Amino acid sequence: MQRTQFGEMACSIARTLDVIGEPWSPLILRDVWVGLSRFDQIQADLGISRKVLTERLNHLVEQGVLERRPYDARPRFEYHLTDKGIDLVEILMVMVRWGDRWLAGEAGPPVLYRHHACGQVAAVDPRCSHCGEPMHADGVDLLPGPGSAR
Amino acid sequence: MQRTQFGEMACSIARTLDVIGEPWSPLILRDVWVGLSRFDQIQADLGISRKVLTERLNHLVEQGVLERRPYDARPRFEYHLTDKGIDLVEILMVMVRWGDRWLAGEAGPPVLYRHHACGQVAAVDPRCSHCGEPMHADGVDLLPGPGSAR
DNA sequence: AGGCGAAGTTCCGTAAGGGAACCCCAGGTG
DNA sequence: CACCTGGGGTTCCCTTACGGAACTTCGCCT
Repeated sequence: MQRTQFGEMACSIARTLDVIGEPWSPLILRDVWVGLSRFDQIQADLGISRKVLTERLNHLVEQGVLERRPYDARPRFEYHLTDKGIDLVEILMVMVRWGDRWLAGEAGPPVLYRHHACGQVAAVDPRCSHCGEPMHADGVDLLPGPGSAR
Repeated sequence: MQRTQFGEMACSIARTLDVIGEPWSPLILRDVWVGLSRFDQIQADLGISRKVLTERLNHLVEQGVLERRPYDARPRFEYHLTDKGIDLVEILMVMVRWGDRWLAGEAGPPVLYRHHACGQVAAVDPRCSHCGEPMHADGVDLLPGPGSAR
């Protein structure tokens, strides 16, 4: 599709989309996150075409968010999140929060998240890394940063 | 492409992707967020094809994250975030945080965010809505929720 | 020796993206 | 009044990517 590459833009959103923006990628990461680590498990869970799953897994491994770990003498692999990938899950959790809030409807959220640290079922709450207060769309100003020239 | 619809899955990530998962959609929302609200502004900024921009804007309006606001006697429109859309920006901010951390490289982040409440340049920090401690991928257990049956 | 199972790979038909040209229409200009 | 202009799309064609199913590979198991 000669799909435009976003990575060249001086924008961290665009660059992030170059890593996980293709169709299925976030769902593949979700599966790996919750413990589905093998090709056929993920394929069966998502109903994704095997060809596309191969492409996505390769890309995610290349980008360093997944690692391929052999689990047999034969060439059999499990996929696991790297540190870079574990950090990505925060994006998924914020997506969950939004979907739970705006799309779950009467039935309520399909999955609940219990926070180890406090033992409570909770959602993720984006806060300012400096003052700890909630940080929302209309609560920030944008300034050019050091990497703005390119 | 008879592309698979994710929305039927009992998963808030999949449902969220049905709203903003198509190529370009997050970047369109970013543009609207930072104040580019007219068709030609967005088209020029992103270099997106006019056809796809039309489709994406229609979809985002249908999904209730953008609203079309006339600004002239002629049929001229500005696009603005609804409350549902303002809430979505938190997803973008977490993407920015990840991109800044893992993809910005030597040059540093292209854009800085100053938090109104405290006046400091800061990033968004995902915390537990219950106890306020950081909430990371390996710090949560998943439980079936009320909307799990479908 | 034959079968199996995981992980890909190949092939084809269809649908989505890219790009450029075209259309519509209300105001402004001469 | 005729014409131009500029925003916001729409249409057309071409290329590419997805979906689905069949096929391949290669060790292990019996």
